[in-house]
Amino acid sequence: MSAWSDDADPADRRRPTMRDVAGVAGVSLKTVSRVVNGESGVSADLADRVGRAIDELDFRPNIGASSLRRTDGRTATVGLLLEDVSNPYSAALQRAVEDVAIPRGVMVFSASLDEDPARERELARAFSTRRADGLLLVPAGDDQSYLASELRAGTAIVCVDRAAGGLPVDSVLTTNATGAADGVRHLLSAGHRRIGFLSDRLLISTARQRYDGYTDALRIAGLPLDPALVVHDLSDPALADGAATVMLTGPHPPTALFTAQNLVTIGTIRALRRLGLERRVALVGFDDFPLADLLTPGVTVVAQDPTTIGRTAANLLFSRIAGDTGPPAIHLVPTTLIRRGSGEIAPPAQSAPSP
Amino acid sequence: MSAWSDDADPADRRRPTMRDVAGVAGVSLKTVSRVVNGESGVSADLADRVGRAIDELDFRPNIGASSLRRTDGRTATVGLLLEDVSNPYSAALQRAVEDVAIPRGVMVFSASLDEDPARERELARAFSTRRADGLLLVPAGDDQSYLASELRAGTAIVCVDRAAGGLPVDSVLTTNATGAADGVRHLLSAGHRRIGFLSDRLLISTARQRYDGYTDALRIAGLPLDPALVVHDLSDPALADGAATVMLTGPHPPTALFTAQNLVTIGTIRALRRLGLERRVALVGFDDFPLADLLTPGVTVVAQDPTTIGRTAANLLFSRIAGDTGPPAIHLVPTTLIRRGSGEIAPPAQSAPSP
DNA sequence: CGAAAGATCGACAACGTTGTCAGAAGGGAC
DNA sequence: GTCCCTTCTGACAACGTTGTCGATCTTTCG
Repeated sequence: MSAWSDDADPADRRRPTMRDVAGVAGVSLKTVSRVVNGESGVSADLADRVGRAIDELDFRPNIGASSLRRTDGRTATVGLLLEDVSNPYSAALQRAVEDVAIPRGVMVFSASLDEDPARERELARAFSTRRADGLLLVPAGDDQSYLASELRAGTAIVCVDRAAGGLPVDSVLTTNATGAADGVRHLLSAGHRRIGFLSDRLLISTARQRYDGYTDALRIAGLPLDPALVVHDLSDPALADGAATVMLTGPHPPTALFTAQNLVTIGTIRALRRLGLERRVALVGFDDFPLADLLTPGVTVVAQDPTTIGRTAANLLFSRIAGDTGPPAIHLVPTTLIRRGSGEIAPPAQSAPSP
Repeated sequence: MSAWSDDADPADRRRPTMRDVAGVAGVSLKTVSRVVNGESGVSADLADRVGRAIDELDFRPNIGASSLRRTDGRTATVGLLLEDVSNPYSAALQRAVEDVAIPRGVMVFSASLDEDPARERELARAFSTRRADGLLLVPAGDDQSYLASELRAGTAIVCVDRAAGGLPVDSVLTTNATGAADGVRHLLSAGHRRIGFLSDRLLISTARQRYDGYTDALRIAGLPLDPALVVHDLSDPALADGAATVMLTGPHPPTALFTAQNLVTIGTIRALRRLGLERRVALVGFDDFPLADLLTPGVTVVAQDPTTIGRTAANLLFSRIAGDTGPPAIHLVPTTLIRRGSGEIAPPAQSAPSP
């Protein structure tokens, strides 16, 4: 009598419906609906009979049919579009969102965009087709105006990590520019005057903001911007490794490096190791990563707070779904400088500031 | 004319339906349905008019209504129940599943179980309520018989990482016992005779299998099992750190350690570092982790292959959804020993094998 | 030229649920 | 005993879509 080998008559693969439950309990369809939804006005006696029938048949309400009929059309699902589920920042974000959604009985669709704006549109459309109540989006493209009709149709939308372009929605962002400036200032205060900057693709708005933080910090310190010390568009660790190697073996190498993203930091560490410079050239990275404290030296980082970002964004989304119609706002989540050693390396004596 | 401040007459928040499209295109509802589903038998002229009406209204079909009416009831969604989205193993698994599902137009619900069997049941129920076509499950409990009615109702189910208990479904598993034995044998062949074993919670079946691999390898090598060298139930890195510290500072410390899980490995590394033993005591960990190669020494691991596991499980799930009714099978994915230094440390001379 | 066959299209019912409304049953006041 | 009010229950329609089937039009062939 295994479930698998049951002589599964196709007709008996049908799931039980409220009508079936009503039949077993000897009540009307509507009474079952009332019990399932916890509406008041059902006598204890009937509610009990219905409950037993539900258990007996192992009835599960069909939320699709329910949302079709309901006036509010809610599906109790939200969509989450991330850069890449398998990167630790996205994963932490997703976990934070889940921790807000699941206690409310809301399930989360998630998908990775890989920084591809076309994929963003396709997947947003897929969520729309499934009538998600809300959408949390880490924008890949810089124009989200294609979502205007979604918004008009009542879907709540909140952008995360990057501001929405051309769409009046809430955004939850890291303080990228000031965070990067903090990191660079940390190196400046240790006496560094030649600080290299290595960055992810510049078409990502956060990368631009971090670069702004770098240039601001230099400008305020009265230092020139040396183009030989700036490399953008390092979209994977191998490219970062290569660029760092070139920079460090050039004629006027930097005494410190600021890496503007996770994977760039890791590629740069590989380059420093290979050149035997990990204890001589200072390094501050933007964005924390697991085990950064176990490397030698420990990696000093400007840490983002993906858990707070995700929780904030999810709470915002649910308050919009609940009917909050206030004007959209930008919420900023600050960074934290975490000193672990690599950022506290002093410049070599001969490169001390000129008198 | 911003989407937000539109005088959103509630009536105009209604999404366009096929009926609206039909009205604009001047055809019947059914013809719109045919065009949307790419059915044959619609003249190019009408199909074109319908297509334009769809674009004009920004129509999105309601997949809930569709699946309600369809004979197969498919929702083009699957559920994925993981241990914890934010751990790298689960994240890689999720990404692999996504990469199989999304090209098929199937969206993925995911949720974390945190090793809680009650949560497993609740979330499986939530997926059932949403009529997911299939369910990929990393079991938290060891009895999945509660899913029998799901299976009977036609939901495809595949278990991942751990075999299902009391439910005839496919499982995709890592070769835990032989992989662990490989790791221990690697230490034995370097001359180690006192090898400590540190493990996750033993109620997780994979932890038991890895322990079996350890005891098997020792037995075959003719070595006794020293209970002082075995600690189980280290459910977080801090506990592992403490247990490793105790073991390494005891009267007869091991010359090598085998850690049976990710977080246990990391806690153990912290202990080794604090005691200054990371270059004297050998270490092999089960399960790879990011940056294992950048630590000093690099961490030798028995690597699982979450990408292959996830892809295999997802493909299996979709072939079940497509109607494959063959008997359920167990699919094994092998591990790989990755030598990075920590596992190649030789035992101190005085503890060499007796003559 | 008529009839049969094929191609194209639409009317209608139904999927499983909830909102609306009306009816039945019970209780209290006169 | 009548009336009204409250509490509980059920009949019915509708949500947006697809399966079925019949109607219409065009083409082909004898």
